[in-house]
Amino acid sequence: MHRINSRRWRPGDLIPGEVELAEEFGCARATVNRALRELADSGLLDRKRKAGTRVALNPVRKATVEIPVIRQDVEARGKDYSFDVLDRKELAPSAVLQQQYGLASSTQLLGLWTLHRADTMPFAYEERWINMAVVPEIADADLATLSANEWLVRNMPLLRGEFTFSAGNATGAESHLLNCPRDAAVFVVYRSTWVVDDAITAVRLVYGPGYSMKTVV
Amino acid sequence: MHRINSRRWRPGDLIPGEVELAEEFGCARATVNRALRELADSGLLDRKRKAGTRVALNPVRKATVEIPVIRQDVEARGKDYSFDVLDRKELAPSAVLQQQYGLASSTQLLGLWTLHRADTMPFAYEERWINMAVVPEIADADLATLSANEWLVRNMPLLRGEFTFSAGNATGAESHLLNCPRDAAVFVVYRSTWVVDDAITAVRLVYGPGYSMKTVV
DNA sequence: AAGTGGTCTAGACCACACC
DNA sequence: GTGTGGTCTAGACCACTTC
Repeated sequence: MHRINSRRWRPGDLIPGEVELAEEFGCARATVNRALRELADSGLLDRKRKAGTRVALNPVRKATVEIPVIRQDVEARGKDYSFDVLDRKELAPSAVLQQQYGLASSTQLLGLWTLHRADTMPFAYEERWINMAVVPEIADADLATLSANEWLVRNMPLLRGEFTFSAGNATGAESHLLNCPRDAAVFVVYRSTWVVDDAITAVRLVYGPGYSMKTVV
Repeated sequence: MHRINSRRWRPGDLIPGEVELAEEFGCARATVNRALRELADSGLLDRKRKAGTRVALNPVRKATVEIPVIRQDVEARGKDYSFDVLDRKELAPSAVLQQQYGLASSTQLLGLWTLHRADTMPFAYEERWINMAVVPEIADADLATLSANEWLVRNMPLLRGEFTFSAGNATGAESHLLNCPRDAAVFVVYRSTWVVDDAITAVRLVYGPGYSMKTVV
């Protein structure tokens, strides 16, 4: 890393092989391998068998975004977290959901509409459905005290998740709930979670104006 | 991973130590260590010396977002990339910049205002400054053919970067440049890049309506 | 065919955190 | 003190990719 930083090895350069570096640094090859592997994982190096290791030319910068449970997000801001379940009902998947998530039309879904608050101020509005075929226990959970997100996180393992971040204009209902002007810019996160091939839950989260997500590389 | 998924090991559970797992799977402890370390890096396990390894209680927290160079982002959408430098001038840092990035008032900055296009359609608007004290060579670079971002990526190593993602309403000028209604919701990315303790560049990127950033865990 | 990274082993010592 | 993970070593074989 120091040699990349000091530009002794410049982007695109071929660097010495593992054996050579191990000799130079007086350590085992496995140690060099781990170091180079970690630099490659973080995007600074490109490695190929036989071709060798090069300093990345187009470092597709990989940022690790921490997506906290909303409770933690709010509490990290020094505020008290609370939430209200605005509505809850069982429903069948729409045609779009059936196609997008591979759900049978007979699948029983639990729909939840929730407003999350920070110190009584609205923080984020959440629309969610949960696949009751995969998580039948959710029917008996008390989702008024422990949020659906936290219940799922504690009771289901995570296999695969997709996140999409975008910007949107607050609808009339959203602006009312989030206490912001209509059409104000809101940060929107879609998230779906799967176990193997089964969709467990999908969420649309709308954060009020001023919300930002920060990350460090 | 299979045992976490199958809920044989549930969130919060203490799992066996490395030695025990190595015996069970008939492999070396180093192999178990690597497997557990990778699962911990991806957020599925929490590890502590002496305390042991537990299945993470908040497993979804780390998503790796790939932040591509805009050219790649556009080309990945199957469109032709181009850009125009709208304005370029040298300037001194404002008081806010001096404080925020630790710049001396005498620091020479290069300011750049750029519009990025996908198939001639506006894609993103960029405001950037570059610290010429750290990167004097930029003064001679032809930034009309190779974008400042790509020039920097090829010529400077990346040490440390900060990203902030948020939503904003397009200003009048932005809506004009991005060909969208005034106050349309736009996706805004702030990004600053440092080498050791020197700020190299900071960027504000405004993506037109409809832009979204997707990531998979 | 040959050279590179990818992975594994068996063993060792260390550092930290909890007792 | 003691048990856990963290790291390293020396050696070995494998797999991919380029020649």
